[in-house]
This record gives sequence, structure tokens and C-alpha cells, in this order.
Amino acid sequence: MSQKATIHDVAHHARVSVSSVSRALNNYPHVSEALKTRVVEAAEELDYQPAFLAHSLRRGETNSIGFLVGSIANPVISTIYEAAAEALATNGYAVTLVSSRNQADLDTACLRLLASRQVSGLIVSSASESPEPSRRFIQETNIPTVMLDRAPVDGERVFAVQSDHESSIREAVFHLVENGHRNIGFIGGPQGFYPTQQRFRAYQEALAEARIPPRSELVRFASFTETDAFAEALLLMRNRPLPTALIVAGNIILIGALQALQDRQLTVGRDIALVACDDIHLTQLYRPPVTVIRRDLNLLGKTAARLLLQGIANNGNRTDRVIKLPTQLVIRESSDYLCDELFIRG
Amino acid sequence: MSQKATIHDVAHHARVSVSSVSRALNNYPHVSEALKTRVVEAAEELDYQPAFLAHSLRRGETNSIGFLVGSIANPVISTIYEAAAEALATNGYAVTLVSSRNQADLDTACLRLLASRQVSGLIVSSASESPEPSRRFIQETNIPTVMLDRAPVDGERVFAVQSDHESSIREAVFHLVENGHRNIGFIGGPQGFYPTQQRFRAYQEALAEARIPPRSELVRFASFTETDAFAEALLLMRNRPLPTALIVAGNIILIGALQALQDRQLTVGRDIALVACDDIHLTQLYRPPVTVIRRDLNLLGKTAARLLLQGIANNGNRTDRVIKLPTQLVIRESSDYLCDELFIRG
DNA sequence: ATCGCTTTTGAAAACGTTTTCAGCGAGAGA
DNA sequence: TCTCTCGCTGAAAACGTTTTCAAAAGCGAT
Repeated sequence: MSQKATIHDVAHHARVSVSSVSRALNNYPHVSEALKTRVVEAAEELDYQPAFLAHSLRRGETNSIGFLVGSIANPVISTIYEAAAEALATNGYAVTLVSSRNQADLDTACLRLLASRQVSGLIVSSASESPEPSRRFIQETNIPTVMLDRAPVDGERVFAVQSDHESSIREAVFHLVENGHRNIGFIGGPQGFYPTQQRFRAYQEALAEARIPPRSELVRFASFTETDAFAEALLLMRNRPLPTALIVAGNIILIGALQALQDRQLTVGRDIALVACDDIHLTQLYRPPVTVIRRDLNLLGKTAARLLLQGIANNGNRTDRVIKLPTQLVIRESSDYLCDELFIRG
Repeated sequence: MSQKATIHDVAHHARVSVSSVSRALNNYPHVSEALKTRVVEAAEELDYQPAFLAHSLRRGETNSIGFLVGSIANPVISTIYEAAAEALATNGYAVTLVSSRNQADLDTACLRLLASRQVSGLIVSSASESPEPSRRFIQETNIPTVMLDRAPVDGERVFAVQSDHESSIREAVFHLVENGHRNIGFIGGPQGFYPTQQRFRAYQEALAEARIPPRSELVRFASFTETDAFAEALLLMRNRPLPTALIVAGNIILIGALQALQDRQLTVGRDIALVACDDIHLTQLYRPPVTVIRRDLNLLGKTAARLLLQGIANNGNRTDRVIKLPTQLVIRESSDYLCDELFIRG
């Protein structure tokens, strides 16, 4: 009884053939009620669970999906993951999670691993350059894939769910300008990283519209570690002119930026206005609370899952599809004040 | 070429039998060099990758391990996960992650899912009562398992890696007492939760040693949501006497507690001393920085992985084993001052 | 009773590996 | 020369399912 019961055991116990057992349990047509109940009873009696491996081997489908992240320790990623995984689980999928540890060169290896596990679908939120080389691999294997915050190029057969970073960044810039800021700094993630590109472009365009000349001394890009973000923020603070406002494009970057500001003895909300991306606990609890560009991470995860399930369902006619989710600027004390220089100049 | 090459293709291409291919590629003894090189070349030429499902089915081993968490959005959990997963990955294991969403009743279902996937091992950090009913299931399936921050009972054949919560909580209490606090509050997680039990016991014992009578008005327990923690903290703050110091047993609880303190206009580090558990970004960046009981989450994850791999390796003679990792009280401004009442009474 | 059709069932093939078993050479010892 | 062993290889069984194929059984109409 310790050993698992197989379909043969059930067949023997119910005095029918294995094929009948399979049909009965899988609700195939043309199986008599009598036989069905007999089989079901036998199955229950033996506590029969179909062997996953055999099932998948024959069916050619693992009912599991692969999730690639740069780092699951990033609270934004983990929240998205949680939402997506829940939606996938209720549809009978298990998800195997692999982390590339923010090393772009590990991306393809991770995907290769997942592909070798014959996952039915892929959600990738790797943190590497865009367009990343791993895409060729995805393209070749032809596994239904949804990318998070990435832009599919030309005829790529992938889904994507993005966030509308641009509009809120623009809004943030205008908000700062209205409060009298003209030296608005920007610290982004890696330059090749898609969200960084979007945010930086929006930042530049908004400045141009506000007729504020761009200054390269006010812009820096950091990798995904908070120590690097700290270093870059420090460099930015050493430049002149000092920014009177700072837009920080990412929650890990925010950590480093706050460390740097504290290091330079600059008080957020008085010496410098701060706008961050993604509303995490820290931004709400920090004193003063920091203005953020918020997005619904739960919705993002659920949408990714939905898209992927659709893609798996009609595998025949796969078509690329991109969904862009809204973002929202929520203004808090960190930026909700008038810049000194307004009065100086005024 | 689009279809995957099978072992038959390789065999045909190298003009040998499939069994020889299998032996050659798996480094079996008694296979001639000539044949081996021929096979390896053919395999490379066809870009042959053994089909995972068939391999596992035959071998009876999936080379994947199941990881059960209460919520991966908890930064402590996700950090542990990341460390464990990396160690497992370098040993050729993929890990499928399932979240019980902090619902104890989902635990067993999650484990059942993982078991049905025939995982080779289990790491469980579910957030449910202890001892949880899911343990019977683990016991029955006999899958090598390591539990995080749990105490195996009697003859349970599981590994565990724990943190030494007690000693640091005691240290924290004495630290507060030395600073003149006598009304030391405590907010814990669910009462059935093992780390909560440990921490609360240590809190009580340390108070007793300091000859401070326990007051039930100073103690509250919350679930795993920050809203509940907020509510409980608020209740605590409504009681009299007001605590002059607060020990908060968990990072999610900390969120709610900070919200409550801000709500009650109490300034941390002046009106009330604060000690939290686990050193997350928030505790470092908060003003004033908050005193924490720190533990090496990376080490914890790596240790869990190591233990599990050992357990899988010598499956025959499984013996339970518990490793307790140290913790460390790091004192910061949130608690590093003398209590007013010291002077009042003095 | 026979024919044709439909429903129900079982035997066997298939999925892609690993492993067992047996066979085939060659070299060694008698 | 014959046997025995040993190294190497291939055929086939096995893992536990699902699915195909064919056969049996039921049934209404002739």
C-alpha cells in the first residue's frame, strides 16, 4: 500500500482493461455508466493518482510553465509573480521559477533549462538588455511566451504586457516644473533595459516641452544593485548644478538614492524633491512619504497569466499581442512643495 | 530540423543502437572510445537533448524540488528562496514554487500538487500553525523534506533549519531594560506560528529574569497581513499603560506597527523605542534607523539546500537533523536612548 | 435470421528514455 | 583446438500513461 497505485492496479481491481480505465477517468465519450462507476470506485479505493511523468510524456504537455526573473528578491517582481502564479495555479498549471540573478549572460541558459523541461509556456521578466539575445532562443523553440515590460520586435511571436511608464513620467516632470524645479535629475536602471529607455525618453521629451534644456550632468544610470545605485546617486550629487528634484526609475535604485541623499545630508521634501517608481512599503512609510508612479502589480501578473493561457489554448494561430496597462502618479510630501529657486529667481 | 532530435535519430545517425547511445552519453563503463566519440559527434550535430519526461519516467527521478511558501512577496522569504534556488540550480535541480497565500488550509493541497509532480525533495516555509496537519502528508509520502523555522516533532523524518530567535530577543529585552524601559510591548505573528512562539517565550522569560511582571495589555498577535498588524498595533496603543518600547516580531508586522505609530503621532526613537526582526531595506532607511534582530538569510537558504541535497543523496538511511543558525542584535537609533521614565522615577 | 450501423470494450502501439539480458567477438588458458 | 572469460554491443523490456485500431456486442430494419 506504500507503493503508488498504477492504472494497471485500478484496471485489475475493477476487472476491466487499462484503456477503459483511462477513458473512464478522463471523461471520454462512449463509456457506459456501469463501467465508469466501477472504475471510479476502484480508483478511489486505491487512492489512484495518475503518474505525472507518464501522463505528460504521452500527452506531450507538462501543464507547467516557466517563469524567468532577474531576481525574485525584488518586491515588484515577487508581487507580479505571486499574482501570475495564483492565476496559473487555478488553471492547473504549476510554475517553475528560475532566476538569472540579474546576469544577462545567464538568461539563455535559464531559458534553455526551462525549455528542456518542456514547459508549456514562458513568462519572462529577465533584467537584461533589450532586445536580448535570449529572444532568438524563444523564437526558435516556439514556446508560447509573454514578456513583462518588454517591446516585441517586428514579427516576434510573443505576447507582452507593459506599463505605461511614459505618461506618468511626463506628468511627474510637469508636476515638478510647476513647483518651480528646473534642475531635475534622473537616475535610471541599465540603459539597455526597456523600462529605463521608456522612462528616460519621456523624461527628455517632457523637459523639452517645458522648454528646459537637458543637462547630461543631471542624468545617471545604474545597474540593478543598490550599491551601484548608491554610487551613481553620489556621483550625481557631486556634479553641479545640484538637482533640486530627482526622478528615480526603479525601486532598487530608490534604495541607493535614499542612502546617497542621507549620506549627503539632503532632506527629502525640503532640499530635494523626490519621485520614485513603484509604490512599495518603503515609499509609503518613509518620512516624508515619497511621491511615486504607481501601477497595479496584481493586475499585471494576472494579465500576463491570462495572455499566456490564451496563447497556449489557441496554439495553432498564434498572434503577437501587446497590452499596455496604465500607471498613476500619486503625489506625496516628498515633492509636494514649491522649490526655493522659484522665489530666488522670482 | 524544427522537431527535436530523439535518441533514435542519434542512433541512426551514428549507425549504432539506441542503447549504445544512451550508454555513451551517460558515461557508462564498457563502451569503446571509437563508439563514444562517434555518438558524441552525432549528438552534437543533431543538437540532441534528452527528453526530460522520458528520462525522468524511466529513472523515477525528476531532478526538481518543490518549494512551498506562505507568500513569496515577503522579502525575507524571497531572499531565502533566491539563495536556496541558486544552490539547487548549480546541482542540476529546478525548483517549482507554490504559494499557499498564507492560508493554512491550502498547505496540504499545495504539497499534494508538488508530490503528484514527483519532486525529489521539498523545502517548506508555509506560514501555518505548528505542528501543521500537512506534516502527516509529508510523513506519508516520505519525500526528503527540510522545513524552515519549524521544529520537527518526535520521530519525524525531516530536516529543519531554524534561527536562534530566542537569544537575540532576550538580548533585545535586556537592552531595553537597561535603557530604563519597563513597559515593553510585544507584537507577534499568529500564535501557532513557530517563530512567534519562540520569540514570545524568550520575551516572557527575559522579562521574568529582569523581574518585570508581565502585562497582557502589552502583548498582541497579528495575522500575516499588514492591515491586521496595523489594527493590532492600534489596539495595543489604546491600552494603558502605553508601552515605552515595542518589540515587533516580523517584517510584515513592522509595516503595520509603523503605520500605527505614525497614526498615533508617536515618534520612534523618542516617544517609543522600537526593535524589529529581520534587517530589510526599510529598517535601514527609516528615520531613525530601526534596531533589528538580523540573521543571514542567504546562509539560511544555502543551508536548507545543502541539507536537502544530502537528504536526497543518502536516501536509504534518512535521519532527522536540525541546524540552528545564529542571530544578532544590531542596535540603531530607534532604541538607542534612555527612557524618560528612568528620570521620572529616578 | 441477416445485414448494417453504433456503442462499448480490449489489445497493442506509442511517447523517449534507461536498463536488463543475451549474443558476439577476441584473447587466454588448457 | 576447444573452452572460458571478458569487453563490447544490440534487441527488447520496462517506466505508466494515452490513443489508435479492431473486434465484439447491441439493435433496428429488412
